[in-house]
Amino acid sequence: MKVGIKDIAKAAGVSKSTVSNVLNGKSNVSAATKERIFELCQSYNYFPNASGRSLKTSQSKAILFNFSDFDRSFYLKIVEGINDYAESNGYDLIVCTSKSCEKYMRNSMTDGSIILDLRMTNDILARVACEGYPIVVLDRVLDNPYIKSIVVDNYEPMTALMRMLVDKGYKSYAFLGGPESTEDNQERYKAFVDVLAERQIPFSKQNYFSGDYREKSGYKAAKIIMLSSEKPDVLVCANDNMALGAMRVFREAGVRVPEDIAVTGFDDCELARPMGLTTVAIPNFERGYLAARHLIENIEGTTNAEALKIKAEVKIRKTVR
Amino acid sequence: MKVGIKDIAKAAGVSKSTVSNVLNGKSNVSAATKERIFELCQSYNYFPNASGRSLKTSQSKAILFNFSDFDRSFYLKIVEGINDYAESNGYDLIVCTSKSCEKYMRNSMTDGSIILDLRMTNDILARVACEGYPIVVLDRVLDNPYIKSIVVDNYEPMTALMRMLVDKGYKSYAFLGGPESTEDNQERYKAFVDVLAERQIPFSKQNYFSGDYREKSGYKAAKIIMLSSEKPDVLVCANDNMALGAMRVFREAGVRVPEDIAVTGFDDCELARPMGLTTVAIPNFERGYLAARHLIENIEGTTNAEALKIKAEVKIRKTVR
DNA sequence: TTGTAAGCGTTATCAA
DNA sequence: TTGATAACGCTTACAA
Repeated sequence: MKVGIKDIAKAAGVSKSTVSNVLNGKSNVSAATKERIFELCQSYNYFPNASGRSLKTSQSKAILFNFSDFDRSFYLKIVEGINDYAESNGYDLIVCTSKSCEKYMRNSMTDGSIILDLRMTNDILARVACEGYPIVVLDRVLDNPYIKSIVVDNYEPMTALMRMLVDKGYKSYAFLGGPESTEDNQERYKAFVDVLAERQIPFSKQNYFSGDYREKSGYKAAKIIMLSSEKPDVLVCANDNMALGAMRVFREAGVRVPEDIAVTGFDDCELARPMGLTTVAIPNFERGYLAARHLIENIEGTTNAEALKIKAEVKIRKTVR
Repeated sequence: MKVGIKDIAKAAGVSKSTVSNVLNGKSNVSAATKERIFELCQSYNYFPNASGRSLKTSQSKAILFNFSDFDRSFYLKIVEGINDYAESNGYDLIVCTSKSCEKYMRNSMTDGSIILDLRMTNDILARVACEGYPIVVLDRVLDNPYIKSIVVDNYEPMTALMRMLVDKGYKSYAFLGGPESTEDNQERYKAFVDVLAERQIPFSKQNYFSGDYREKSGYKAAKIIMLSSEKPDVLVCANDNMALGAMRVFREAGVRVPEDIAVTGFDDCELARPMGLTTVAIPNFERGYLAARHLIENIEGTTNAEALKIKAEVKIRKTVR
């Protein structure tokens, strides 16, 4: 049978309040009863019920991280960063992959959330946040006084990467984009276009290919590139997965990288270094850590909703000469 | 202000029970009130409190997955498999990375758990399970009528891998082991030793190196191997991470793989295929899926605690000739 | 079809 | 130092 606080109280011959006080480390209990109660909890295998507790206290000492993109395994680094900060600050981390994690946000099941999944729409977030529930969003900027945005600066490193390519003398460029609605992709593409314009290198929309950030969509796009009469010198991809997909096509077709075509990515995923892919490294552990820090600060009283931009760094490897 | 069921009730001019009935899809409410209540919930931005609910009903329609090994990013595939089954069966998935996730197991915050983290000791699990809380453990076998174990069959594929190596004519073998307390490592090593004995190939304990499953420990072990006067023909590693660490040493030292030394791993992690590592593929998505299925079946009434062994498959790639 | 009232397991307030 | 009691937000008999 389930044992509750009242069973312990009865066994110890004291009231529920006393047991509660002991369990919560209050100082107004005699050493004798304190010890007796601890022993009873042990032998009864008693464990306080978190629902009951948070129903009463409206807090949980837990934060939530919401994501569902299993395609990008380097996201695990974000979880690690969040976990690191949370654990050392006395918060549990709960990761929720469901569409419907709204129910873990409200209800004081968690004290705040870090949101990555785009299925959590801005509307839902605004609705939850306006009740005073702290939220940090990653990879998008929300103009909401209750929600803190942490985004990666895509534009600056992509500009640096592109300038480097132009300086190396590459003349013709193709771009393999991700989902066009994402801010990430827009910024990366804008930097691409801007540098070409700045250096007066022509670019035709024919050399824009669109994917969905998955490896397969890079594979498909590269197949199409292979069909065209003249291949570009460089294929600039909006992320690593697609770049790796494209490289697979080139390898299969005997097209050498970087001799016949150079390839770049974005993310610095796990495979990027071993594959020698030139890319932009996003510090995932660090942004997880930072997200947790800001969230917990906001939970504990601060109010800071200023958007934060994280720097990323170009990694030059073997896929460009 | 926080709005609760009684606020909706008051606004609608009905009782809490009626609102509750509407929200839970009971059929005993008139269409008119039903609609009115739905509208009010919307406009009041009302969301039922899960703590209150599960306190009353002692169930949550959620399962928990507990792990904390961020070093093995292919574990994410397990999460994906669990999520897949859970989601299509109406359960939420909560992943908890804390030492202390016991509190999410008891309390009807979740209806059952899948446990991977070794910090969750057998004792704790037994204590929780004996209260009728369904548990599935991965990677260890517990002899407990309430706990279902799902493990990978390490012995059989490692035997196959070893026989293949012997058949190829390799003569001298070294083994790079993981933490010696883990069942995984023991089984893999036993298969290694057994095949050598079976084929009458001598093996000296001098060629056993011990690591901790991390890349770095493979790197260190290989450094030591490099110092010895005669290198083995093959380095059999208890997992991929260590094999990759060792390969890094060999590459840096100009030792060719597989010409000068062959290397094998275990896991088929993300890097294994692109690096051409010969290894054993563990079907992670599938075991996550299976774990979720058994767990949810047990939650919903079945009682099945028979240990389950999952097959793994040898993948021959370029790191052996 | 709707309402009343009890209770889930805690903690907080206040009085003893 | 301890205890009685109310309250947190919800569900569920049962009564109306």
